[in-house]
Amino acid sequence: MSNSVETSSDLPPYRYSAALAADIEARWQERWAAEGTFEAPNPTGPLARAGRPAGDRKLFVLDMFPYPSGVGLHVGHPLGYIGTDVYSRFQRMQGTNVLYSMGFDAFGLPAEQYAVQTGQHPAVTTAANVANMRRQLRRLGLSHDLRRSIDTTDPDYYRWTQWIFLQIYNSWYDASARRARPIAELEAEFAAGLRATPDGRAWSVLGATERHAALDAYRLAYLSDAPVNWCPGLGTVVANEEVTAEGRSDRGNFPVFRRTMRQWMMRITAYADRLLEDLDLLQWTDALKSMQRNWIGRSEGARVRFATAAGDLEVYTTRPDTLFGATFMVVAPEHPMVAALTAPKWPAGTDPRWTAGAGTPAQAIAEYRRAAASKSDLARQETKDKTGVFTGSFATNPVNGEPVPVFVADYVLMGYGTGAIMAVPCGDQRDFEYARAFGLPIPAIQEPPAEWFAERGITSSLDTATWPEAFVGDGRYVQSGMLDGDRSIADAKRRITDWLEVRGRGTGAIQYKLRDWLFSRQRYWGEPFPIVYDANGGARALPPEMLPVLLPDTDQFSPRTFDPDDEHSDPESPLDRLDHFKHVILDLGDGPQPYTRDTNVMPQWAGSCWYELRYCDPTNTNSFVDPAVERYWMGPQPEVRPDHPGGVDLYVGGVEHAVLHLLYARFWHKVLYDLGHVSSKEPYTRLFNQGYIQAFAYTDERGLYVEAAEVEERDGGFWHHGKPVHREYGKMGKSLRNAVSPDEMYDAYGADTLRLYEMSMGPLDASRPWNTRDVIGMHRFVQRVWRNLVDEGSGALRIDDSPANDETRRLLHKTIAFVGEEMEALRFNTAIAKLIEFNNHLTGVVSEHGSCPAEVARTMVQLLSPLVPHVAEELWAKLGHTESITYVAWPVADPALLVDHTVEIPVQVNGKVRSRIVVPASADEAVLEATARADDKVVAALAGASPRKVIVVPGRLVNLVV
RNA sequence: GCCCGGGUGGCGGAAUCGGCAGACGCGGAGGGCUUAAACCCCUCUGACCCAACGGUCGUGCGGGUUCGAACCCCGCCCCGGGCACCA
Repeated sequence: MSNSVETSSDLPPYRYSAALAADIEARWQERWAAEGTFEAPNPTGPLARAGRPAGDRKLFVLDMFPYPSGVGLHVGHPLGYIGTDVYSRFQRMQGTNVLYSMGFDAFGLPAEQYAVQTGQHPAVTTAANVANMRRQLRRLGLSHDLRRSIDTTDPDYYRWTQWIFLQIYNSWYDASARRARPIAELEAEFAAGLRATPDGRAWSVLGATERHAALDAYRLAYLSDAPVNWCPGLGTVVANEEVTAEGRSDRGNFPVFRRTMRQWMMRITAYADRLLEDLDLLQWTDALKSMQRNWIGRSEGARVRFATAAGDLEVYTTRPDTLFGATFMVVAPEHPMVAALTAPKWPAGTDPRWTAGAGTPAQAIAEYRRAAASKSDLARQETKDKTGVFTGSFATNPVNGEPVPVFVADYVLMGYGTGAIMAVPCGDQRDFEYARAFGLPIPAIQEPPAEWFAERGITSSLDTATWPEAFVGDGRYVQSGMLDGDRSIADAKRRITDWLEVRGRGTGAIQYKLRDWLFSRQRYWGEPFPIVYDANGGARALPPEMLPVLLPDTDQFSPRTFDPDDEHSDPESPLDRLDHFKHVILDLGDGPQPYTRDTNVMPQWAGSCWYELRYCDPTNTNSFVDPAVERYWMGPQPEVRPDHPGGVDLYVGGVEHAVLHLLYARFWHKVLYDLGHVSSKEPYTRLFNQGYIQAFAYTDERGLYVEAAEVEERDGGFWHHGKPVHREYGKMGKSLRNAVSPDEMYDAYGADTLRLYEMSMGPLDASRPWNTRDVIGMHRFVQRVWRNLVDEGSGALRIDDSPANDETRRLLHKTIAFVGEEMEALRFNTAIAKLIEFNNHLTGVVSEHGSCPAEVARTMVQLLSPLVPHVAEELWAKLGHTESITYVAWPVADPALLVDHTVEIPVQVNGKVRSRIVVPASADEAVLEATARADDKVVAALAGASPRKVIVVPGRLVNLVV
């Protein structure tokens, strides 16, 4: 650290240096831990504290908890943590009981893969990583309640993850009541005949298996065949992002097959409308809400049935008004009707482009489906060329009776709508391209406006052969039967939908893009499912008293692998092999019987779907959270905060979780709410996305990243070991080799300086570049504060009991008011700027008088303490206080000192500032105008002209318009 | 392609109910302290013109509204993030 002050040898003995900071920080961290300073009392239970009751004012501040990685932290990680810590400390000084802790989302793939490579048990590496990260977080001075720290891999934690799974499994969604209810109530409705069974027979005549199936069809957690990327060579299912464009696995380069597999699913789609509507309750940014809305993807349209020889083919469309332009249909390769639609031979006169050169439709389709199955979702989506084959079958367009050919093409996805579309090539660009490629007719059904043709340099025409692309927009309907002449899409949609409904060919429908959540993994390092199967293969939920289902110990963490080309192999997860785990004899209420355990594990999302609730009551062994404790921290508080719907008061984390984690957690929370286990409708009331710390990264001529710390800048270029390198810019991290360790910052400046620098760099929600060179500025600031209060030679305080002068007091009270406002709004950068300004003023005062007024010193230390807690504690103690500054009341600004007697007002002539006048703060418009017009510079600027208009904004400006 | 952000000095950023553009920090220049240096303290630091007073320009680009626009409107460009053959 060439620019560190540590290189100088003859510093004053009590200068605030990195060494002094290290000493101060270590001492206060020890004392905080020893005294349990940050332990927030619960209203009841073991975490209640006799001497410190849980008051009415509570605040739950939550960070997105980290995955305990083996490489530890870099300075980009704690940005959000420092922000929440500053806010929590600020709130404690307002007399608020703050729940603030940190846990670890420790199940997941990296630990498992590390275990596979090294043979070390994930539990061992996880424990070591957690310990290391706890140490690093403590070094930052974060004010966590350590009693509440949780680890998702702890059986005392995942016991309750399993318990919540059972709650979901044992529930169904009552669409008319719009809420989840216990499955027993559904069974009662069936039994009482209030609800029809699937085939209409009486409940009493159904066998056990039939009853089981009827209930399973309603459960919020259910088993279903779901499409997955199966990689026999790895023996596991892989994510889209792990599949290359060639349809092979990232690791090992094995073939990956798209196929369906029996998987646990969560019926999150049942909650689509509530997840959408309740966004209105939340104090989230509009950007974030819109991401969730787009993901849920509600659309209004119609389901339309096209008759075929194989039965009705149903499509979903958002534009039923375009039905007259539908000239062909496309079904996804996985569509269940593909086989039935496949004609025995090509109809006479089939266009050769439709057959892919195959002798029969069956051959063409089999080949096409095989090719589609070997492509990843990603590859299917990236392909620009339109591919597909004709089934040999035709459907009948219900509005005009025209026969339309049915194709199989992979640009239609099984996962959305019905997996089949009606293609309207004149109004949809994808359909347009497909029609062009396959020589299908493209009749115009809406007349584009004249500008549309003008912009494309063609003459107006309804002959689509002259069109370069599909027309998407509003236009008068043509060649559309009953719609001809209509101009309103909304009106046309309504008319067509009514027409279809009357004739039984379709219905208005609401569709969501949101799909059910694939919830099982064939892996080792996750929560086992609390489910067993009886001799008939029927799933049975374990009773809560049998929880936790412990993850069994083993030293074989890899799944069984297969011949890489054996598409029809089936995964054998690590738990599958453990007979003592898999085969059990249990008494589930009907005597001891043999069962087989489910050998899937839950996804990493599971543990993070409810962790905020466990922070509330981490030691509870009777329930996942005590209801009274839950109500205190999470419930609405109509008396205290009428507009607050309950939930975590402030949740801070990266925008990468804007959709999945936040949606899954909201879903679980809503189920728990419906079942009466939690008291708020939403888990995270206010959400704040912190930005990323970015940094320069450098690539050599081969395009590989080199260690950024070793790069030097000279001669207008960048050099690494004498070779030129290219500068890039990106998120700080290991992959770009541009990470800066917090340890370097502690050594050079201390934790308080690092905290201050990260908070001063810019707004918390903005990404910003790391610049080590700039850190010194915040170190100098702390140093100046220290020097204003402490003699650097003797270490003695340099304060006095004289009152501060009027100017200093006014400035101090303005600073109090401003800093308080900015902290409340998480604008720490501007709060720090104001504190620096005040301290710069104070430097002048101290150099004039030789000491600082004690009253000013005390307040300054209080204002600084959330940001730089260690040095603030040290100064507070030096000022004679024995208690920690943590709960000392935040200073209150005197309103009388916030208003100035006189103000300086700019005077504009024709909108340009020509002068400034000093007037009493209370000056009215007449006084302002008169003063302005009497000003020499203004007179000069007017040059004898008389203003024809005068704008006076009291307190702001005067503008004379000539 | 769609959606969401964002473009302000050499750098990070202030200032948005439409009212003094550039707070604060870094970097740079000059001065003080010192035998000397470091540290520290003070002053200056958007560009251009001017000896100076002062003036002109200036918040990605082009228009517009307004007494007045970084901020509002229209049309573009660029950067970041997210989503995507979504029917």
